[in-house]
Amino acid sequence: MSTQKTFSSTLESVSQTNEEAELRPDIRNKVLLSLRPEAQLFLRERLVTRPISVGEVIFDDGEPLTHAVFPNEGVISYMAEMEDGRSVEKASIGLEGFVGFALVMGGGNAVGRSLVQVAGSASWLSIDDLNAAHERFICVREAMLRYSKSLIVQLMESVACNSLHTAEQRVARWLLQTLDRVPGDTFVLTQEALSQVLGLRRATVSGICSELQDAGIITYHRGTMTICDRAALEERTCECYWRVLDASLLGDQGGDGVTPARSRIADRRSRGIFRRRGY
Amino acid sequence: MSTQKTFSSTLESVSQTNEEAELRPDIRNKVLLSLRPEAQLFLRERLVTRPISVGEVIFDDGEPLTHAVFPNEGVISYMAEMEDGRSVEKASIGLEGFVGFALVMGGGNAVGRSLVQVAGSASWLSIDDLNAAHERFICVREAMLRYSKSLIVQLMESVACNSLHTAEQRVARWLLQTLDRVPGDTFVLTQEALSQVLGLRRATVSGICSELQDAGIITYHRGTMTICDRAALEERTCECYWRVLDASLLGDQGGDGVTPARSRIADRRSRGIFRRRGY
DNA sequence: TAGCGAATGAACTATACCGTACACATCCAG
DNA sequence: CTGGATGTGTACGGTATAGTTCATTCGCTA
Repeated sequence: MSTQKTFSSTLESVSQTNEEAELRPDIRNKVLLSLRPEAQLFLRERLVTRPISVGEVIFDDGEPLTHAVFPNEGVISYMAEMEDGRSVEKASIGLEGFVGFALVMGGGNAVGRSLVQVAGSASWLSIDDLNAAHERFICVREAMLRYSKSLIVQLMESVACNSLHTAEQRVARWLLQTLDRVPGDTFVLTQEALSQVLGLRRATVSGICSELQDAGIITYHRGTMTICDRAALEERTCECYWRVLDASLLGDQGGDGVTPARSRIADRRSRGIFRRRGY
Repeated sequence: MSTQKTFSSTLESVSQTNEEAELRPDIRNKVLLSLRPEAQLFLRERLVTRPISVGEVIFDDGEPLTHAVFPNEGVISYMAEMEDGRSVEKASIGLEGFVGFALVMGGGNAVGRSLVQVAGSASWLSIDDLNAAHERFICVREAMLRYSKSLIVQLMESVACNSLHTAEQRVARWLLQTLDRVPGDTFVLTQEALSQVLGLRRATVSGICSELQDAGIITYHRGTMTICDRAALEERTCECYWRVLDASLLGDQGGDGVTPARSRIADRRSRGIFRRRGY
């Protein structure tokens, strides 16, 4: 085995060292954890980790990017808001990435609005500390660029997905991605929010969720959603889920070789034996 | 005025120095032209410029990225091909960008297939020469990262556009973007190809094109399309066209200030006085 | 415990786009 | 000039999703 860790093993190891966890907050972000130990040490005392709550705006459109924000748990979305008032999610970020890609691409201001869709926690790093880290450790910029690449893959997949796939497939994909980004099987998400994320009517989402609940795949109750049968949900989603997952796993291993997970996409049979939890 | 050049003025100046143009091929690519003179000089003798023809595959999925490819004219698309055989364009590249974004993001292999949708010309730069340029001139990496940022913006906009906007709006957007990437008002594009790019039925595209032709906005004949009334086409497209254009103009000016074109989006009135040709 | 807001269920019509099929026109190669 | 390949027009029913509205249920707070 390499230095890779699954999300759940990371969670366990953190929660096992309880006294330590209270001294330094839980850093579960994959970009941060992929850094060399000296860089992690350097950043650890400069990161500000705190909870993020639903609806919180991380950066608004055009705002100067004062920090890079690394989620440890929960989901942050880049939202598109159209002139006619309709909205849809452009991309979502969890513990596999960070908010503020422009910081490694010439800097500047935020493009679009990023806000919290599912509560959790995130670590803030000021632009000054980030620049200091960039000068000291090349692995920091490398890791951020590696994630930017997987963000592009995610975006490309979403372009295709939103054009070609059904509402149900897209709902399933979003739920699976969210499941990969929260610790348990339960998270808070209203159908109203989900409809805005996917650019669908609430009525459409409501129908799909009812059906999924009838099938015993999910249960929900006034904004609290629980995934009961992950495998069944995987059967209802599209290839895009796997492709995006595959791309974000690339970030784990520093190398640029052929991704081992790529073959899994072709061979749908092997889904079951794939890590139960995405990251 | 700054060092910016409009696309058309670039074209003119090149075609005016005719004897020179035959010695060194036409480099119109905006990323290349945004570089410092020394870097341009360095690259000029290392670039291989040649025509690109419709259907030509630049990189196939998973192929090693041996070159960066900078279009000077025409359109190259990243195409998504789904398991069920349907296809849709994930992103398009013209003279404002280049193929091979992964080369500045940790390298590796091509993600997805890139192929020529509209014929033109492009300049190839080998990965070795690119690395040499990176070591010698920081502006090269900066320019490529700047474009990568605008690619992300383009992708984000496309995600939203494909979810929320009508087929006609998207057809109009694609035609306008293409118009910005070819010298004249005419280019070769079958409705079949357009339907694959947009993930629509050919019949749907056919109906839309008929309507646009009846309205005197375009004329076409067996694969040759001419835009007669650009302003009318702009009226039929969505905000996404302007947002993407705005982002790609960012690459022109090295700085990271507030984009002057941003305000133009809000003020739709000023469209008419905006550069007639996008780039 | 009464009331109110938030979350969901459910119904109606409307429509944009799909899948398919076939006909027709134009171009080109022999 | 003839036959086939290519590009386009069009028509059919089918379906997924939109837009809208109203009812219902739950949970929190006063």
